[in-house]
Amino acid sequence: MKRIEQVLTDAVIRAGRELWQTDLAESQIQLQKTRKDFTGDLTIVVFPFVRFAKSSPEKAGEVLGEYLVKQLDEIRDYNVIKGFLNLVIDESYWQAMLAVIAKDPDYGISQADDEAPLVMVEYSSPNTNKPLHLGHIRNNLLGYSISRVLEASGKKVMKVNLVNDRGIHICKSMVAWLKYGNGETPESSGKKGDKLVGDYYVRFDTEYKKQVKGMEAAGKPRKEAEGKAPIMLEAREMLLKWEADDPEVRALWEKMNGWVYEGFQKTYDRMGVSFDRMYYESETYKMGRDIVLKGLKDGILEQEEDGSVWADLEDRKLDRKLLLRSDGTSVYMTQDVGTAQQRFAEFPIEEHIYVVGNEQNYHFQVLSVVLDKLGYTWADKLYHLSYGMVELPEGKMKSREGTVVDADDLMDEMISTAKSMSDELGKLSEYNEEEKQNIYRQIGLGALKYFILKVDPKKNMLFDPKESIDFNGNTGPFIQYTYARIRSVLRNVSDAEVVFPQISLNEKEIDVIRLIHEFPEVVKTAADEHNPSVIANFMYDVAKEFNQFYHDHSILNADDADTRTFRISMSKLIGDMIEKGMGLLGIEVPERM
RNA sequence: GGUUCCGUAGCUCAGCUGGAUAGAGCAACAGCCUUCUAAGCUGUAGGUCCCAGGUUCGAAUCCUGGCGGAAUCACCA
Repeated sequence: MKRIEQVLTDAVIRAGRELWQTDLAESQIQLQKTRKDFTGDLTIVVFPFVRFAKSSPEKAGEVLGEYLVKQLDEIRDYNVIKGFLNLVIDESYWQAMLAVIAKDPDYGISQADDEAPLVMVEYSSPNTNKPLHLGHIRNNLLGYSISRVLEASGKKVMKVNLVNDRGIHICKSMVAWLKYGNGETPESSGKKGDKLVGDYYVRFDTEYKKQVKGMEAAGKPRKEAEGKAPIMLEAREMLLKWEADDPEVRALWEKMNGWVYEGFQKTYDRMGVSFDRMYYESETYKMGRDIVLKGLKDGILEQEEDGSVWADLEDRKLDRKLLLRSDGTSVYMTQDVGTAQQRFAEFPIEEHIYVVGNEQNYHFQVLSVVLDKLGYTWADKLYHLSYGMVELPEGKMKSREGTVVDADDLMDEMISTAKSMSDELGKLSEYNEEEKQNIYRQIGLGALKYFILKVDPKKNMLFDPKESIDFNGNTGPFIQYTYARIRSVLRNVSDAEVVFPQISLNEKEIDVIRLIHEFPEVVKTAADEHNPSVIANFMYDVAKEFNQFYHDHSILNADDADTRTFRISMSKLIGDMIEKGMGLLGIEVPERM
């Protein structure tokens, strides 16, 4: 069935020819939703037509409105206010559309077929020396959600995680554990693996500072103290041994990373995110070197006297960028060049999305340019999904000041808040303990996820730990609650067949139906813009609108049987849509709450 | 200093591919539960859309210049 927007656009183009002898381009036809305080469903902006119509906007609107009402069964009425032509859509269109939607369980969602293009989404990409925190939560939720959204727009999606499992930071945890750990393990201490390793990272830092201070007190200049503190020398030595494949160091490294992965996995599982493939920097950090050397040979890159290799990007309004150190080793950029090349060679990737914070905007800008210079035609297929920081009222999170909001703790807190609110309301008495726990979890995480995802990714956002995340108003639980209400109504009807009898629709019903109609467009916009917040804000509108309808009109006690059937079907559709939409955000919806 | 991003109600955020009188939630105040779940609904109050120019029939939206904030500009990752 053709969407009304398309029908109208086509008709206006015909009108342009017949009324004004003008060929209108689709882009000249501005269709928008009619504002609430005016009569109508869709509005055409007439101003662009006045020069063809050679009449006032009002006159042109009248002429066009009359034409459309006469030509299209879908348009019942029109009114013109200033240069705006407001069109009232005939109920027959809504009825027919609902009938089509009712038969399509995938409404709004496009399934990928074999031909569908592949999108690779890299996200999370944690370091293995510290537990996950609030910043990672935003990354993980965005990465997971955008993957779901892209799938829903008909793409094949591969979610990947590139774990930073090597480097001096890991060695610091290892040194501290050897020195002060007394063989402590997650089992012996009861600590989550990532937390345990993180604790030793902190311990290293404390010892290091102590040593630097001591050396400064003994008269050493600060720089020297920082560079020569014994514990730091140990960490550097450990890194060298690691690179030399020292078996003892490697064994310890594997053991401690193993603890971290176990801990991370628990956090990922709880958060509800997953990956199709893991990459590890220990396996990729040398990649890209050959590519760079070839670029050098081809005269695209240049070499300094000390042997270091550089890309000169000044013609692209960027700096010179180092690609190989003077000792011939790779840097971060080199590795990303290498991994990208490997991935594009291995998979038919149409787009590669990197979900990484905006502090790396420059890095990804350079990455694309370097790849382009090196002649890779897919260089423009990289997309940096750059997101802003999560700030606390006092500014950035700082581990030194203990203001880091731990991911596990935050989830715990959200769930326990959900529990106390639920228990107070006491609506879950029919459920056993396990079922209750599951609902607390759904609500607590729903609140957290929605809170994060409703904000435009590129903006910095504020999180105030003192004012816990809301459960009322524009929140996840509000939307979940709307769903639970719908399910509650539907539990009262046994014959769940979704049909739409011909009834005369009231205003609230039309408001709700319009949103049902909009859903596929919203999913498409979110996918095109790589922006889950589009879905989040839409789901809120849907819940808000449905709640108004629910408040004003009884579903089960409607005036007549047809109206009752219609409203039950409409509620079912809205419930399904909420479930799908929230699913795209990675948020579950409870049957009761 | 260069580059990028942000600046909308007391607070948190929508709206930004130019369109009508700029919208929600929270907080405040006033109402609505013998009727499908009140985590809901209704109302009141709250605005120099950072400032100044420009483009346009029309600017929160586009352009230029300021101001304020953030990020970044390593032989770190």
